Amino acid sequence: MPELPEVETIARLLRQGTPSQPSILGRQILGACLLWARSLAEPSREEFTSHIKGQVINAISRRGKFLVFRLSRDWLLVHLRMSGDLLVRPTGMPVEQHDRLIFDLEGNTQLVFNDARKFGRAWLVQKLDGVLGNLGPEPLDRDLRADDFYQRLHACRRQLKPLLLDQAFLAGLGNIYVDEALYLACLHPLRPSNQVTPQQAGQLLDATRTVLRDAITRNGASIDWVYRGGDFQNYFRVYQRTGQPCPRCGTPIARITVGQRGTHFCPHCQPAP
DNA sequence: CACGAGACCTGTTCGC
DNA sequence: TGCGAACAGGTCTCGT
Repeated sequence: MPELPEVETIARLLRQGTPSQPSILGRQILGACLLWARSLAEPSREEFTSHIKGQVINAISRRGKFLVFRLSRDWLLVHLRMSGDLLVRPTGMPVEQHDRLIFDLEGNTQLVFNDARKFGRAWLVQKLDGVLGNLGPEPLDRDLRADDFYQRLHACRRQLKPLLLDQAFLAGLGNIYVDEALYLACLHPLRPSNQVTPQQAGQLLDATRTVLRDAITRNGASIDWVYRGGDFQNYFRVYQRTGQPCPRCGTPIARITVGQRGTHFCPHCQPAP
């Protein structure tokens, strides 16, 4: 599920609460229950449960696709990978099918990490660098300038699609938003990154930001049974629109496989390299 | 260095 | 209706 806009939306909901669910900001963690051992990356189960007890959730933010919880002493990091979600529930509700990690908070509230495919992970660390240190820049960060972006594209010669999916190149993009950004920028997913002109690099950065901002405004994209809440899926231009007309020129959207990921593009607007 | 395949997992959808 | 195959928002590791 979650790419940058969905993780951003979840962070905001946890911070602000919703009409039906309270904010968890400022609450103390009374204890944690790990239901699937591999959902915890580090430290050990014993250290985790003993260290987290009593800490207060002082801030909630996002870095790339990671949720970042500033606790009294440590950092709690959560990566939702393909099917993870974070839910707030009243204490005493039955454990649900794919619950992997449950935090009991003060005020009869639980924070629940639910993850059908078990790919998601949580970390409790004292320093962020070990987990987040290899992430590239945030695409929405204004400090990332078009000429920097151009330089980064020309620092290697990789196909644009796998490069934009590489979290060390840019943090937060996933399969949906890479396809959508390349479409908006009229760039073919297989184009070598060092063949992009300065103008195209600027267009790609602008397109990426436009797609991400639109998706955040719509609370992200909900697909199938996994993530609910957003409606950006109704505004996809190419993703999962194979065979349907390109919104710009009417040419049927094509689907190829790149790095084992389904890749959608307009063969007319995004000419082959 | 760049790319592809396989692994980690479960659930849904599609074709026969 | 049943059943196997293909596919799914991500990332890591290994081999070439």
